[in-house]
Amino acid sequence: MPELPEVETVRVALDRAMTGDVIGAVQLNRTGLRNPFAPDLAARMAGRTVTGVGRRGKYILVHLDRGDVFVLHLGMSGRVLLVPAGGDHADDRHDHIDISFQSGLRVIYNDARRFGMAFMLDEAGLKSYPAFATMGPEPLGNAFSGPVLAAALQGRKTTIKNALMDQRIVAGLGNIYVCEALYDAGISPLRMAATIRKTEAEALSNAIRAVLTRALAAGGSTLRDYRHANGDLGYFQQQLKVYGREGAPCPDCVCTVEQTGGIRRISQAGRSTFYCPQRQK
DNA sequence: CTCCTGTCCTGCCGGC
DNA sequence: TGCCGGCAGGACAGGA
Repeated sequence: MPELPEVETVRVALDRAMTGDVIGAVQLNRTGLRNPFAPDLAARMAGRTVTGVGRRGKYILVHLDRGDVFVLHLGMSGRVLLVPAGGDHADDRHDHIDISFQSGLRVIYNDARRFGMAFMLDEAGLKSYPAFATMGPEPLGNAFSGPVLAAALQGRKTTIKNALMDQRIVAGLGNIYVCEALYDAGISPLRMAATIRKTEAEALSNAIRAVLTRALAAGGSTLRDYRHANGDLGYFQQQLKVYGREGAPCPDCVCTVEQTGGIRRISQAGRSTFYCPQRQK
């Protein structure tokens, strides 16, 4: 799925396109995604004005009038297509939600694997929804820092890789940016989280911010199944240093492929981890 | 509690 | 070329 930079890119596009517009009809093309749609989902959205589009972690929050929030999570393969008034759109079998606005804008949620989520919450529900109630700080916000990260890692009986994938430690990271941040910080993904020293947590928090900021500037990274809300591809994947580069030379250190076999790929918690065993200790 | 494994679903890529 | 196994950026349930 899209991680924080990709989700943020979609959020910005949606905010620009939808804010101030009024939802007309909402067409649901199936009974649900990861979870069944609430029976009143479409009816509850119709006629509402979008007051702004926010984000928490990897969740997009479409704020509506009267305090309701339409929550959208892109899962692994979710895309949002914006079809301007009068624009064409060829139907796709994976178009699951089709929102028409009074302006003529259409916002289509397309998700081949259907791991995404779409549901409504009110203000109270937003606070109590489990994923939000336990979610860690936004890595690009003021609440995130080396000391905050160090504290969150204390007592964790898992590897730093798995800890950073945990949205309760820090919000918005996924497999790609965890691998990249650990590489930039020179920390092995195999290290136990609780052994990360303060100086390392500082370096790691800085690396997380830096890589997310660079990806955001590039408009979000893209693998084969992600597109921007506006249909443009992102290019940050060309800047990835370790993710998906098994066997390639480590770009930032003097080790050679002959010595180390290049960037290594291992499996942690059922997911691929890419790292340089020479540079990351 | 915390941690780990398996699972949801389709598409795509590489190997044979 | 065609088929098939493996793998994919996430989240969560359920079991240890």
